Amino acid sequence: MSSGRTRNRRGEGARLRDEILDAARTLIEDSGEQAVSLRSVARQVGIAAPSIYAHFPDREAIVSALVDEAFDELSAAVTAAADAATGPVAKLRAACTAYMEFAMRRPNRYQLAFASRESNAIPRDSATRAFTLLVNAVAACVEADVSTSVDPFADATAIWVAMHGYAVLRPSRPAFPWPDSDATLERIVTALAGLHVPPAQLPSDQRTP
Amino acid sequence: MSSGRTRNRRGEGARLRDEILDAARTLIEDSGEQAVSLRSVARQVGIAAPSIYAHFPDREAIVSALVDEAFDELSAAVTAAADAATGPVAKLRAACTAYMEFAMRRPNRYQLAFASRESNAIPRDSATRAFTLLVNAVAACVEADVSTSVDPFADATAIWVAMHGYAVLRPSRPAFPWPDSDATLERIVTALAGLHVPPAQLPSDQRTP
DNA sequence: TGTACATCAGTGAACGCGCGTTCACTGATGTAC
DNA sequence: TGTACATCAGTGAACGCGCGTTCACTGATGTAC
Repeated sequence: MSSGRTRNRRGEGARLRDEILDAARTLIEDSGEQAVSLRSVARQVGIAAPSIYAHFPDREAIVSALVDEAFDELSAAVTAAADAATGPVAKLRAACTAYMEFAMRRPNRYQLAFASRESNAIPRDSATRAFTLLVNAVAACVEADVSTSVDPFADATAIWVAMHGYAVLRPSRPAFPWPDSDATLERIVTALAGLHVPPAQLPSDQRTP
Repeated sequence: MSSGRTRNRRGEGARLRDEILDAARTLIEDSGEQAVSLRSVARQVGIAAPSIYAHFPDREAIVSALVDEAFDELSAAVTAAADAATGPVAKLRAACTAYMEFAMRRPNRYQLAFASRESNAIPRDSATRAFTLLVNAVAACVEADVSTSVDPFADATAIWVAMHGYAVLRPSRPAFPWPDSDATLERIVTALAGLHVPPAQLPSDQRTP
């Protein structure tokens, strides 16, 4: 195996850990979680399979690290989008749009986070925080008198499962005549959060005098 | 292998086909699609693995037959429920309730239909018919002036993805404090179909005089 | 400045596993005569 | 009614594959003296 890779210098062996994660991430993005095996990762990196054991105890540990990473990125995107928006409705919409954009841009990464065996057992902190943000965004709309929701938690859950359903089904069923994803998301958020402001309202909440 | 199984009588070799499907169905319901291998199915049936080749060309053919079956059953349940209900709103609710009940009662069977690699390629006729029924149910509510939907196809799609999201996430994330599935479904259907009749309305549409 | 050596990064061969698939086969059973 | 035989239902051994994992190892590199 003379794959161009040069071995790390002394004291920098830990770099291989990142190379392994990079390789596994690429394999997942291209072909899904089941494409990750110790041997396929080793091939991708250009090392021998047993070299992985210096950095991960087993295959699961690699996948689990990437699940954490995916949840962290998804949560960060949702949080950043909400923070950048002004007003409760704009915040709610921005959070949901960011969620869908992540799911549409990296479908296999999204699937990894939600459909892998590894992720089922332990809830991730970052995921919990992002969901709480969603609940609070709906609650803020109620406070601001622009939502008829009587149960922000239940309605946020409904929004979440609806987004998830779209995110999962759309890439897997290309033959279906999918309505536009922005319009669908708009419909989901407006209807399920019980918003009664015009959907086309400007983010800055300004009105014609 | 003296597993109690008695070989089929002459001319009845085709019975083994059903035994193979029964075994694969059980494996899937208990442990998911990946539990199905030619050898695991053979073990379950009590035959040697190569005996399967007399009835199926390969592993995929077994799974594909069960995907067909799952779609057929799901569609039949949805259709029967809608047929049994009276009035457009009751029909829509009944269809959605039947869908969710199927998904909740046999989560691995439902997953098989929608998440297996095999099913992605070809849309199934029965699935298309069931979805059309859903679109028509929403449209019928519009006709009857109990829905504000301006795009029954898009709204039926939204209802479908929302149900799918719930069906997929709920079994896979037992730690989440799930709201009741009936209430969630009610919220999803009412909000996304744009219904403006009281949810507790009786199926027979009767009123107090 | 030179050299011995400990340490570090990573290797290569080998193991047993379950898998899909092939092949030549066996033994029971119904049927033609 | 008996028997030879074709057919049918299914077997068992074997193949090569990729996998996770183990083990003893190698060779470069930094460091102590």
